[in-house]
Amino acid sequence: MTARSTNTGEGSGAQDPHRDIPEATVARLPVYLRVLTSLAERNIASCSSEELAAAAGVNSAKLRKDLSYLGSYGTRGVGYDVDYLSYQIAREIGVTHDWPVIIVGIGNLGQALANFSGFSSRGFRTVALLDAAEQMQGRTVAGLEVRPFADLAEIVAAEQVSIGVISVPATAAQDVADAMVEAGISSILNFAPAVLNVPPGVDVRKVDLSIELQILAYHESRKAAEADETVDNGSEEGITA
Amino acid sequence: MTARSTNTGEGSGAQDPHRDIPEATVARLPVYLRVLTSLAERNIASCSSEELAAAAGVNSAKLRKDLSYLGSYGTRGVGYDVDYLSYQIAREIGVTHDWPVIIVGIGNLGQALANFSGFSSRGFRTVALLDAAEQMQGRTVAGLEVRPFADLAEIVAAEQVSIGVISVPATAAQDVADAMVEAGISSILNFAPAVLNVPPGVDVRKVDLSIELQILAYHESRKAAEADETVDNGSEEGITA
DNA sequence: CGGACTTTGTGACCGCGAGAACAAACTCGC
DNA sequence: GCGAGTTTGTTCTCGCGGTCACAAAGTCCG
Repeated sequence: MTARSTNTGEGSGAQDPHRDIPEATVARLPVYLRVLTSLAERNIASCSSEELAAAAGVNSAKLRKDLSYLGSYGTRGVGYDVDYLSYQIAREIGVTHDWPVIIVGIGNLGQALANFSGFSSRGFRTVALLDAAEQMQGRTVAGLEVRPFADLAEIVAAEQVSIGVISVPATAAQDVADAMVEAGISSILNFAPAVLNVPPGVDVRKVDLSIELQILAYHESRKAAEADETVDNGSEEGITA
Repeated sequence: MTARSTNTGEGSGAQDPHRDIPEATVARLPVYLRVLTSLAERNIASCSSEELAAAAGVNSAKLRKDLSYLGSYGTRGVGYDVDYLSYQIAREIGVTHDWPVIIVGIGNLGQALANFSGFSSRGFRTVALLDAAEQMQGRTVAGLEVRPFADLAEIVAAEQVSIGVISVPATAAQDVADAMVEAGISSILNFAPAVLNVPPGVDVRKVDLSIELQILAYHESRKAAEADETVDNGSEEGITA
């Protein structure tokens, strides 16, 4: 409802806190940011919504509407300035400064995450790796020493950590989440195949590999079934070559 | 994605519900299946929609509606039979038989995926690991020999693979996807931070770690800003929480 | 300097999905 | 056999999100 538009004065001090950016838009902003970064690396100074949209894999109207939630940062008849728009998106997401992150559970996946460059780049800095298993402690992964899980609260307080990553087995996930919340973490990225229960005010996002595969399997099954039917009765909603 | 239009099945009604299960429901079915499996392991024979919904972290009405797309597999006044419902969901998703899967890109993440038990359990079998780097080839990861990327087409044909996992750097992702499609793969799970372009009929799901973190960062920023405002002027919007 | 062209920003419309409420149907106790 | 209690399956409504189409606003060229 354009409650935010109200055309406040622009200028650098415009805090105008863009109160409500739709979740769907928030999920796409990082994609736009990545595309813009890629363009900047190729020394492309400006681009149109059409080009951006194609590179991001979305509809151009959707992209323009998404960007319009941040403000009017384009120039009609010209397009968007790559650097300027990059900065505006980064500022809106909050990745102009670094976020300290801890990873709990340094198994195969945890080690991969610790080493993942995309994690440390773009505004995130892994400050600690934790694991409950004694044989992991003291080992060095991705240049960081693995510390005991019991140090969680201390580290979170010392480093002002607000984002935690869970890559422990499913059975331990809820306990880890509880401890994280207790320690003051308010955003959790959960790789364990378990449903986490957290108090209001804490955000949880889950990445579940086997669920993703099962969704693909469902569509594969349907494709196969459809192909069978097509073979059976010849022509039904065909490809219309 | 892949909007399957032209809903022709209007008459059959209750029977043959295979036609159109909403995407949002499809994404939740694996969660229900996991909960049901957990219940079965604890020798619980039946449960109500309320219990299931609580364990899955969803609304009970939503759960019942989701299940109703599969058919009427519950008993009013009683609930759902755990084993029966498990089988029905598994059948609908298509994980009653195993799906062969290949993983391309055996770096840190690829190795973690190959070792991930949740991958191999529940209807998926990793049949091959591929990597273009020569120093990887011949090595054994998770009990499988790493084979050259050039063998892709041969393996896909021999093993009837229809699902492929991409865990290569972003710059190589599109080439790998193209080769996969060429080889006959029609479902791709992409871990590379890149937008994939595939022909219609091919499903792509992406798992992007840095995007997930950025979404969390956005919400963290907003929480911080809100807290600041609350400190500043004490009472603005009636959040009152 | 003005008109044609380009591209953004947004209003209108539509379909999907979430949630509440209720009728249907099954079991259990007497 | 029947009524009470329970739980499913479904209907209705509402809001979010996606797409189209167009006016606004800028550039460029003659």
